[in-house]
Amino acid sequence: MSRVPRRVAHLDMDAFYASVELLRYPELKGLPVVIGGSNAAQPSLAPDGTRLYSRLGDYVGRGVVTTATYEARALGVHSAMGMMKAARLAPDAILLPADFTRYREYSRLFKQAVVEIAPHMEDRGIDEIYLDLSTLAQDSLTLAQTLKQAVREATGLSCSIGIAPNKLLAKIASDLDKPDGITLIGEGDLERRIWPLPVGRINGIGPKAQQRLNAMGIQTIGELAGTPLDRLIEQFSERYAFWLREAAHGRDDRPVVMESSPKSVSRETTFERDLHVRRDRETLARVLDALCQRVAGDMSRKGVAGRTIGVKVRFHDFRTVTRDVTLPNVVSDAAAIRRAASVGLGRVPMEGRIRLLGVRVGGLEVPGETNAQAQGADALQLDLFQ
DNA sequence: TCTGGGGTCCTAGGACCC
DNA sequence: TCTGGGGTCCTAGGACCC
Repeated sequence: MSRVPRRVAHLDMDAFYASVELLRYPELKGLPVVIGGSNAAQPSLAPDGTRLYSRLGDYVGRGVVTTATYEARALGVHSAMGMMKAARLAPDAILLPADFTRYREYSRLFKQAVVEIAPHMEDRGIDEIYLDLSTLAQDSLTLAQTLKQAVREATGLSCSIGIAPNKLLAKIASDLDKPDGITLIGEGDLERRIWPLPVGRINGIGPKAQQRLNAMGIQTIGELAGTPLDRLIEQFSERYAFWLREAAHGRDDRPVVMESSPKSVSRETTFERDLHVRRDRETLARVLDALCQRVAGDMSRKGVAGRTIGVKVRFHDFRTVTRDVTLPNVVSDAAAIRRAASVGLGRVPMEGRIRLLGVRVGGLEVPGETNAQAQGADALQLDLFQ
């Protein structure tokens, strides 16, 4: 709609969790460090005062790598990789448990520093944000330098920033010079800077779509831009095909949104060993109880209630089944969530041992907030009774 | 010993209503 | 009895992101 050219920044913290840990354990700087694993041990103190760290190669158990330092990435370890595989690749890497409370605190600090400079901020999770810089006076390079300096002063951490005419290009740009980089992309830079990149660099093209594009002989964003729409529609939904073409041409009009309301709240857990439906019945019941209580706690903190209760079961072979139960009215207490979850669970065909159990509440509303639909219903009732 | 946990959005089919 | 659209709600699964 707006004819004013936009200027959007994407700011991405560099190896965020790992960098927060290095602030705490500076002697690990320059070493391959991996964070993750559900049962990684905290470093302990030797009698002589030196710190003893766990070795990745000694890890036993389930779980994935949450993040890794650039030195560990050089050994082939990356986030979401299974811990056991990572342990084979880099047995001598240092292993640290994740400390999300601490990461959230640093997240708050860097966002607070940024918002002082560029108040139009969209939260995209713990370590990245978009900023709409369109109304700010300074040039882009100065702004990027100012933002990086502010983040460093607030946290001691570095970040990478991309500035471009929209979110799509800003996101790609922030990744072009990492860590500690600044990349400015203008309209004229599309063919030279963006088109040579692989299609997977576009936010929204994941492994599956990338594979299908590659199979069509499309590797780069430029090749995608040159592909007739018909060919894309043969492979993808019409909607996705249109989006692919727009993205390849660097077109994206999504606004930088400062507020959004939660759509769902969920908790899930993967067991250390797969549980037997009957033999481990009591354990499963206890875990289900705990999950419902945690979801209820999260909902109460957010001040929401919801009417669609979902359960998720993942079996030993990684098959995942979900069942939803929609109630006539919103609920928010653990007991009501638990009752609906039991109904859902009763509809899951139990075929094999259970690896994961999850509970989700969707269809969220803020109770007490004026709701047009509810008011409409009230009005209708009044009419009926007149 | 492959494959965490918290999310969003899309698709497709069925029920139901007009 | 058969045939139609359009719209909404619900469900299940999947892709994707951080």
